[in-house]
Amino acid sequence: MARPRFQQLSAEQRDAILDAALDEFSAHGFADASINRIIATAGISKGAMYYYFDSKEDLYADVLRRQVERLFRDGPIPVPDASDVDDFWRILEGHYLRLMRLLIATPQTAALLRDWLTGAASPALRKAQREAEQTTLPWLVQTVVVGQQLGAIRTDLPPAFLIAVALGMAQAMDTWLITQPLAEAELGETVHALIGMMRRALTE
Amino acid sequence: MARPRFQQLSAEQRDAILDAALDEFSAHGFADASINRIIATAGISKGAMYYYFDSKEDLYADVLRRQVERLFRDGPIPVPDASDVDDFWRILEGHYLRLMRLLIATPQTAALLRDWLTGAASPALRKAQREAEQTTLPWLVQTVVVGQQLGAIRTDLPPAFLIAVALGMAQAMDTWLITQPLAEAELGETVHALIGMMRRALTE
DNA sequence: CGATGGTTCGACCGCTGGTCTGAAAGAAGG
DNA sequence: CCTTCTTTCAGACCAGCGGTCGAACCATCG
Repeated sequence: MARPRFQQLSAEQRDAILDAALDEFSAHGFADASINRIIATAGISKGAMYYYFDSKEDLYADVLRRQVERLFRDGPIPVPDASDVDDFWRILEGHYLRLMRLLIATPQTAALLRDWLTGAASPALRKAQREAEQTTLPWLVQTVVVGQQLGAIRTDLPPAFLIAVALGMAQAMDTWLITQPLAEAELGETVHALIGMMRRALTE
Repeated sequence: MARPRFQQLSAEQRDAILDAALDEFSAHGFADASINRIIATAGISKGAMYYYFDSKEDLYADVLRRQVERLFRDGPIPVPDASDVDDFWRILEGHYLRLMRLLIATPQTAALLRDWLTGAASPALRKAQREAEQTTLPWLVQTVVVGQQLGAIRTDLPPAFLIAVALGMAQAMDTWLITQPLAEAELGETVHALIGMMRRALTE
């Protein structure tokens, strides 16, 4: 996480750094991104950069966290407060579809998220993993718990395991969608199919 | 892929290089592996290494392909020739369990596979991706097709999509298993649970 | 004015993957 | 045995990487 001083920097400088970093990371991914290019674009020196961030991973984690938080802010995603099981899954599908549309509308964020998801397990990104989880995991867990209380989600397996499997399915669908030339209607269908598969898999 | 000359090298030299590379890649992953360390361990010069391999990725792809092929050789995995639907899934679960045990018995291979799976989508590993798919994809497609003919697997979605989702679920379970201190009995149970989820998700 | 302490700079470090020149080693032909 | 040609290798070298560090800058305070 960025050093506290970074918050005291002027908004223009902060944005210059974060914008340059987002450009670089979303264009090249973490591994192939270059700090030297970022500081050149941002117009700051190397010393300044490492005065505000501990490491390349630290910077990445900060940029990623901001994007994830933005996704949660732009599309306010409440935990489903459904009345019955069908409702629960319908609401979830709506949220999912909205999220996918948001990602299509902001390809830079999407690229960053994809780079993170495909490499999150690598030890170099554990910091980023932890920061991003802080935003997403509580929501995910709460959703599963609510689903379990409704009887929409099986209770014979730990929520964390169910979340892991569901995320794996979602990621698979996402990579699938990237490789496909997708029409708008197809997106809705694919999301519907995936949520249907999730529902079957996660139901007792 | 390794240059053809590599095959003409003496078995000892070949093994020295491949062993050193496997050690390095499985210990550090592709990104943090060092060609310099590999050649030092293998006792060859940099010129020799790049005389036999085009690049770091080329070497990685070759090592990975050999490990994947070994998995298919050690545990001969026939396409399920089940008589009914229950049989199909039972056989599949058996294969899956055997594969998991094989991976537990050969942690180096497991580490390499995990590194590949978590980073396969990154552009740097596309070569490795293609080589490994050549071994696994035909089997996967055939299995899905057989399952569809049996009525065990839904036919309203393209096999490639179903495979992607199933692999995503499997990978999720795998990462889940790594983080858990696992007893032998638990492995069987978890695999059973996962195959059950797959079955629900992939059934019409 | 001097001193202090938060900021910024860029030369520098060890290391990376990869290239390239030139020498050693073998093979083939005379 | 000598020459010629090709294959095999050694290692100096390159640009670029992430990261460090001492010096310089500059505002504030005494």
